[in-house]
Amino acid sequence: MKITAVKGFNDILPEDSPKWQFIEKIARNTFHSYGFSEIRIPIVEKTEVFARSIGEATDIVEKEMYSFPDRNDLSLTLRPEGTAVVVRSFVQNAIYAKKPVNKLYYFGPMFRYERPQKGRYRQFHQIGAEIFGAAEPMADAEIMSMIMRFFTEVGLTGLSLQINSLGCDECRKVYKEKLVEYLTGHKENICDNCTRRLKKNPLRFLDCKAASCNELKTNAPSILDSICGACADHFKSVKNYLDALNTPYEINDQMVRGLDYYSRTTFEVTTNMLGAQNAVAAGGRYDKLCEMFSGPKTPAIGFALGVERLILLLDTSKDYERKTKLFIAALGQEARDFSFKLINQLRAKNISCEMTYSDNSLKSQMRRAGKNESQHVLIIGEDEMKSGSAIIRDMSTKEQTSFSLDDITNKIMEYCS
RNA sequence: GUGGCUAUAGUUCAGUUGGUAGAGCACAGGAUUGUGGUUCCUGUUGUCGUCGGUUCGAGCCCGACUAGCCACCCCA
Repeated sequence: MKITAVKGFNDILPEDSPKWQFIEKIARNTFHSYGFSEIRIPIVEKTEVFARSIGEATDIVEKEMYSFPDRNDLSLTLRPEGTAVVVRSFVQNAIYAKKPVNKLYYFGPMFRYERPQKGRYRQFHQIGAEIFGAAEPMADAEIMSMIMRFFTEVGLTGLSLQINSLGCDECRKVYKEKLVEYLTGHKENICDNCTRRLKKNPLRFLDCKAASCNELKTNAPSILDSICGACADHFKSVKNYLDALNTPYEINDQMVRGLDYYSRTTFEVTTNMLGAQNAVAAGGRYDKLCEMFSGPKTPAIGFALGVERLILLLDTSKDYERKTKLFIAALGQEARDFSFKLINQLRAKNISCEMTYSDNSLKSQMRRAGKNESQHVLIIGEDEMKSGSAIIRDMSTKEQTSFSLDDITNKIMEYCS
């Protein structure tokens, strides 16, 4: 029996890694232009980091965490998400004391023990960004606008930005009561699942997919009608600023988030191309989280996007790969020895080039060059070594020119640029 | 955790009523001694997911297990 990777843990193979690099690069560029800096955080944390922040009763904490005791019986957990870790670091390192507003982004693997399926894996990757120290709606609009800008830069269209407001603790409490009252009045029509949710997490009814529940939603009370004046004003300003930034959005008062720490603004970027996994990015405001980590009261907002899902949406026809520019086809020991040194000089000049390790036939070496999609092939055979010349072939036009081996490094640099 | 589908060469898949395996792609070599991506020829590759059962005989039938995919739940 061959040893295989752990279920839901995937290799990112050489043919796919250019896409990942492309996405990372665009993310870095875009986020930097909005004033964000990268923070690199650990993959393993003490379990309480997540248990406390995400919510004890959420599925993530209840049944999806990779938790294990270390050799000293301390409970550790492979991070299921990034925000809680960033907040822990923010408080621990007193980042709040450095600047009034701090903008951070991160990139890396997350772990959740779920049954894998399309667009969902046990190890998956997120790119996330957080703004600390800004309660103003301008921050909400800016970060949502940034993520949409990022998707545009990556080349994705047809995505929808859905926004909602969950209000503050007080308005949510009021709304929950209203919703429970409404649902209790229609007890016989709600699905089994929602009957269970009624006690545990009634808001979940709003994203139930059962037909009977869907009908009930039409007349269900909207959270947007229940939020207090201050929360309503905040939401209104967010919308105005989004308009000002020309960022289209849709209001979705049935959007609920899976993590407990959100308040006021929440948002999702959705696609209709991924079946059940329609959320490509999601986030929201979490004004209370820093305090939960014993830090100073610091309003914050952030999001995370799923890289695997993004890659599933990426244009497969586009070429993300960087090819080696030059292939050296060398025939015979003398030419090969010469080429081996030449290739070293060219690489030092930052020209990407390759040659074969064995003295294959010219046909075979040309085939290899074609496979590599090299732009040019430098042919040096026994004849060329004798005459002190080399042939360079442009692989797309098939034009070949010959030149002497004197000062060949500079000639190639000129030719290939 | 629940359900459906699948498991044969590196890969994609054929495999007829059960008689111990085949194709395309890929890879390697060649088609007037040294010129690629198209064409043609030749060649290499398999504990037919694992274990057990039925049978004279199992890739094919039955059972269990494992893995993968898809959906539910939930989520990025």
